[in-house]
Amino acid sequence: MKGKNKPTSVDIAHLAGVSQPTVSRALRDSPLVSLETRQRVQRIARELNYKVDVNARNLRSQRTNTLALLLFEDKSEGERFINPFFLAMLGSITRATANRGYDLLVSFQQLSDDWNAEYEDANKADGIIFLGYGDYTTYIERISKLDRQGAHFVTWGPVIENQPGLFVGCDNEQGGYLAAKHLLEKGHKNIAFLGDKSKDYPEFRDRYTGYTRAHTEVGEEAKEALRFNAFFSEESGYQATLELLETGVEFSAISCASDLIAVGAIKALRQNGLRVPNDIAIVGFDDIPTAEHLAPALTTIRQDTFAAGQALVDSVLMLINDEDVSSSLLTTNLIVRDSCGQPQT
Amino acid sequence: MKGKNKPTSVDIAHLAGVSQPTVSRALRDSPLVSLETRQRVQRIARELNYKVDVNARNLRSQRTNTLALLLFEDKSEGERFINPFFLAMLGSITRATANRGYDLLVSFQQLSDDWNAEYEDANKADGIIFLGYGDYTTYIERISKLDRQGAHFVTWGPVIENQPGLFVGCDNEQGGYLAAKHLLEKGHKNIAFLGDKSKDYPEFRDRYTGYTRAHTEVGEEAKEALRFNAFFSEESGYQATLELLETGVEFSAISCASDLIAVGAIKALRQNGLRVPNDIAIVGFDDIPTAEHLAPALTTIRQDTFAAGQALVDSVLMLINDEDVSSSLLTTNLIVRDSCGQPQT
DNA sequence: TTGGTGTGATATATCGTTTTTCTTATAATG
DNA sequence: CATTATAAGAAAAACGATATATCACACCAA
Repeated sequence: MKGKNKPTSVDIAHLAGVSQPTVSRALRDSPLVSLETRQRVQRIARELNYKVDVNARNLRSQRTNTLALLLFEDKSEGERFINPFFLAMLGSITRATANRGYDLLVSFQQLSDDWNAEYEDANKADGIIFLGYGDYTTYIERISKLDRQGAHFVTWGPVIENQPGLFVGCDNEQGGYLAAKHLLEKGHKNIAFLGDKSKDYPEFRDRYTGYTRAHTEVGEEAKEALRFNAFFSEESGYQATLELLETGVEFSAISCASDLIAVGAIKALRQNGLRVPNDIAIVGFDDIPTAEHLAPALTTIRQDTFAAGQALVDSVLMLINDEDVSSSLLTTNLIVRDSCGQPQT
Repeated sequence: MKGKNKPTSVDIAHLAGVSQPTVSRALRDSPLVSLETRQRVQRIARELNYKVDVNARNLRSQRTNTLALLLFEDKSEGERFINPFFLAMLGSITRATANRGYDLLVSFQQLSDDWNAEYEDANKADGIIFLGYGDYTTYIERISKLDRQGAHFVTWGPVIENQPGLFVGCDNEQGGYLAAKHLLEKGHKNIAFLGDKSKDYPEFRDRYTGYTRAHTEVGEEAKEALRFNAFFSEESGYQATLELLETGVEFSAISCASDLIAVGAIKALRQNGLRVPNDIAIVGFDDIPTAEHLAPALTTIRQDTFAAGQALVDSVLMLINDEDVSSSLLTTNLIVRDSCGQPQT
């Protein structure tokens, strides 16, 4: 039997000898209430340990002071662990949201779910941040719908021209360029690319575009035969590398479209008696926390998750406040560690 | 100018030719409404893309269908990244909450903040999960207050006897025991312990207790001179190891109270020309994602974050539903990898 | 005929705020 | 002095649902 009689604004009103709306105003420091009354009300509220009921407040004011973060994945439900890059993003978004005085509602959704209406329509949140990967073709459709409905949302991902909705993403093309350029400068001529060959994952496609730009810049050819399918898991990187080895094409370096792919690649190479970086040089993408501790420490393209989280949060907030915002592209950085070894002439 | 006229239950009622409360019932499949009417109402609701307003619902029903996760840290606000172990927990709790059909509100709080009333008192959540580390003495005080208020909450951490509140934690003593035993079996006599010497971090204290039990079990002495202060960061592990080396005590192995400490220790050892595991064997604690990719791959004590997340969520839910629950202790596992090398006789 | 029972819905009260409108006392103005 | 402003607050009306009480009606038993 727990005596949970939470005090309400009416209780405070009685004690302070004022009307209930006055309490509401006083607590929000409204100038419509005299300083004296304000202080008296606030003191009493503090003594009673009073907290405004957010549901009542939100209902009346039609604002929730909450953002929703929707993580979606293409993969099977069975996966127990979240992609480390997204996990890092989750952490940074959590922090950024807190810093702006908002609450954050975190949720997982399969891409197929009906998240369209789930959050903003139900008044759970004022705005939504989408984080994930998957098939963008269906995604764009859904986004268009959301956009027509006037929802406030930002997507982490490639900034696509002429698409509805707001995007915040890294400059994948630049990242892909930096990675390939680094390898080319080290004298590698045949650089395999492990990423997506189809056009469903624009991030990977852009990274490959950067890869080709780096090649043409130095008068090399980006050979299609060196391009292999790999997605977001260590396992797929492993498989892709085995495939690469089987085809027998000549190569001395690999540019991986994600660090997880790189982890799998290193494993596959090692199992086939190839040493990194001595025999094969490797560059990753993301700079997940594990990257620097790999053996060898992974040279990779860093996506600044800290800045990304802030940019995402700031963007939705501006959207919510009807300020002008446009999609933004964050710059990436090459982090040189040991997986590409010394320059070879 | 966005036409955001969200339909309400009244709108549905008009269209369906019934009263508004009937709509409410029909949508919740109440048997008080005839099947026919129910289906008609539901169809119309679907067509209008209607979603119940959670604030109104929560206000009336005094339930939020939401859990709050409070991450707190002792450390400076400046830290940009979250401890990887807690990040993993965050991921698993997110998943577990979603599986139970609840929403999850995630927040950071410094331990000094007034989170007491922030969530449940404000009706933001039905229950709270606390996750973090810090000085337990002040923590217990606060918890007692919460408990008296009849709040529903669970803390991740050491199960402490005679304390108010519900705890879910790993069996730290057992973990510490497993780690030390593994090293002792490999023939090590002088095993340094890097953790907390004071009693402020019960997890670490328990791990050390297990360490001593393993020693006494084989008739060895747990020497106080081999115990060093280290907390939750890589940096502190690094410093502790330098200190260990400076004192000049003889040792051939280190049991680290966390993987992050182990990372720092390996770094320090390597800088001083000592090889792991050839010269010094190392065991960690946690099994963070990075652990298996370290060089050498880290032998460590795994805390099953997946099970932990589920246990935490299930516990709060039972508390909320007034079912009987008691604190639970999850078992830990020794994960043997390469950092302890081959048995030395 | 009267009264009881069950069914399917309606009417009304309620949750705890914020917002809008109204009141009253006092001060300022011409 | 009559009038208008201003201040400070009260009263009432939302917000959009759920919960409780009530009603109309059909059916059946006594």
